[in-house]
Amino acid sequence: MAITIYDIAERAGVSIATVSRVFSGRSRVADPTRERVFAVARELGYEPNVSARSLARQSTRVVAAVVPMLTSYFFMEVIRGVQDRLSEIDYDLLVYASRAPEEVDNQLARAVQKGRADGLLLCSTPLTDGRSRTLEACGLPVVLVDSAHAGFDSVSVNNRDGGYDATRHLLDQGYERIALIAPNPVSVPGIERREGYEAALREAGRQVDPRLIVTSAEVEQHGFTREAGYAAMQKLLALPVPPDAVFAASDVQALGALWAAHDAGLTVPDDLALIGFDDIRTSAYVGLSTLRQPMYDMGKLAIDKLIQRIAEPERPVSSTTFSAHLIARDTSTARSATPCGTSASPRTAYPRTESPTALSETP
Amino acid sequence: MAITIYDIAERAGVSIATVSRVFSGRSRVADPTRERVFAVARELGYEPNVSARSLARQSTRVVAAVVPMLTSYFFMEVIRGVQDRLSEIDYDLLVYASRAPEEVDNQLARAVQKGRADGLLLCSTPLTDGRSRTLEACGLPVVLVDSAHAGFDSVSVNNRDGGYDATRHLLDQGYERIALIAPNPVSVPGIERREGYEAALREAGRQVDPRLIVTSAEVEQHGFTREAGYAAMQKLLALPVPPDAVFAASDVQALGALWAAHDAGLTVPDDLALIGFDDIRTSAYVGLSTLRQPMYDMGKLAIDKLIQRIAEPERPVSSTTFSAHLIARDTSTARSATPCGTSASPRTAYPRTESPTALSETP
DNA sequence: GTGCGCTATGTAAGCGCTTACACCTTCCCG
DNA sequence: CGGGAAGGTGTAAGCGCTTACATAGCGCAC
Repeated sequence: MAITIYDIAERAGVSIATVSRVFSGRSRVADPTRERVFAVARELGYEPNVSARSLARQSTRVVAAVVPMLTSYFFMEVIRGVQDRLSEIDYDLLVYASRAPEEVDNQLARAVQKGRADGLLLCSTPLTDGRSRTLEACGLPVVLVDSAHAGFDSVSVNNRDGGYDATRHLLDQGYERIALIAPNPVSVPGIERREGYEAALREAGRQVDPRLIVTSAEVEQHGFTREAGYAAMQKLLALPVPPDAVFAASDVQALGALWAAHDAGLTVPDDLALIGFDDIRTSAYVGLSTLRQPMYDMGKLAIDKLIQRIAEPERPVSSTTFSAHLIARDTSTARSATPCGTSASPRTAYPRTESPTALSETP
Repeated sequence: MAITIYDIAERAGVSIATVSRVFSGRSRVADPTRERVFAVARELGYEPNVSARSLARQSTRVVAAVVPMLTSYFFMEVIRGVQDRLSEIDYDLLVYASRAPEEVDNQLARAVQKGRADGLLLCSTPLTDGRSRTLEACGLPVVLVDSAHAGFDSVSVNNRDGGYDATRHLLDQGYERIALIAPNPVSVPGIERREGYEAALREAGRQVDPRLIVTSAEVEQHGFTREAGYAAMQKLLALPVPPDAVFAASDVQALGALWAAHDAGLTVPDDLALIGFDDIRTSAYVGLSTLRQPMYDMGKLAIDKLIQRIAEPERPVSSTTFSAHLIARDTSTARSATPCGTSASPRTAYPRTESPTALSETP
């Protein structure tokens, strides 16, 4: 068996309580005693047992993060922010990624089991009644990322404004028939971006043409995939009067659309302008215009909120909304300047620069 | 306080041992008793406490994964394989990602603490003496991913053969001056790929020209970055006689190099051929030739090995080497067929197909 | 010298679960 | 009809730590 406080106590000629106090640092111990305990511990290679400590303290210093699919750039960045902040405060991260949407509830159930974690991060997962009941019942502090709910802290992006800005940008560039490549309609961010799109059109006195809105039936990733983008673009190009610009609800869809446009022999942005949402790495590379989400910062902030709630469970619910930031690149602005489709290589200045992002607080 | 087996035992009129037996499923309990216990548990919303169980069983059903930087596509895919396999067998995943290389040892120290996890995955982390001592001392089952060491199970890719195949491919395409964009020389995979590169050149009767080999001094990601690739390419292009082909030790470096080539007004592959290593998603998109690593499968296999070793700690060390698979795309083959630099859009057939990968076992 | 307040440490009772061992029924076989 | 095997359940001793409470020792004021 491994070394325990009993071994240390014996060798150091103190009681186990003293050893415990030395290692937890929560209570004062005379300097000479502390030194002696540390010396023996170092000699024997002692380290406190994490399970035992969690049980006795009724707290684990672990945060669980439930994310749908790890593949996507968005979650990677969020998780990176999460991890960075957590390691600053000596918390560990338990990751529950699902292969398929129907797995989310299982993962959630595991994550909220007593004694597993002190708090929970739920990413991009719309709160069904069942889920919010699960969350409420487990009594764990929870922070929602990329979704919102009256009962829980959350951090998200103003998707509606983002959709509005994207569409407005295309309008400003003089495009006439602006299509929307939307994800599966179950996606709440997708719906919000669409609302922004429609609002911008209406505000500009344009009609919202349902033929120019293509939604996906894909379940995987809610249709936020290249494949879905490709298929949607094909559908749009088959229209009697195809669009001259497209707002895709995500960069991966936009890249799929770009691919389809290329396969159809179109040049971008002359025959067709394109703007996405997210600002994944490839976007800078191919010169895709987009709306940048501050994913890394969202991850960090989510942990800040979680830690605050762990410290003070009864504090008022707080939700933070970042705004997405327009990054205009070649696919929406290089018309006639650079002949469209002229280069598979990067279109933007290198290296790219980061810009700050606004945010708004509630309440 | 939460519900415990004591509450269940009382309400069901049995002893706590019986409740424990029902929930651990490790010992037989009469059907009517089991039903009664389950009924009460469901009614009270009981769930076993994970910390208490870990302490009593001396096993956590958790695996810790230490990875340097979460950002990279390689790790994401590995982790995805890991997570998928783990959730099949009801294990949880603790992730320790570092922001900086010097953090790795801290993370490792946390990960191996007693009572935290039943096994450890160490990704892309060369084993210094200190680290292998830490691993040996902690007594945890360990599997190395993307590195190897006589004392531990491992799964990796044959980087030397991959480097050889990449270079051979460029030779076969008729290129004359083949350069190497290497990472920081501390990277073991980087060294191995270079060995393959040199071997292929020598075998073809070419000289290894040190001016055509650019290494990176970057610490972050060991120089496996676009920035490093961009800088390296600039260096190569400044040569009195620049190369007509480049093997970059990773796709991200290759993409940086592609960017630099474009900025210099070159067309690919006519002025310059390019091949990378990894097959990240963007590669298919821009038509970058590369050597595909089966990252997802490596993750899965790593968990299989870990579980085997947890079950049987004294089994002989086993290491598996996958071989990387040549994916020839436009940046190395489209010479004169498609005028180089003709399109920023995808160059390869869509959707792309997956190909199988060979592997070799040791011992 | 007595009593008080402080600080440093020890004692022991948990935290919620697992499991070796003991005990009690049944049931079956000779 | 007695004895042993087998199955079901209970008792209690952990797993390694935390922490409330008790105690001891000290300095100081009276």
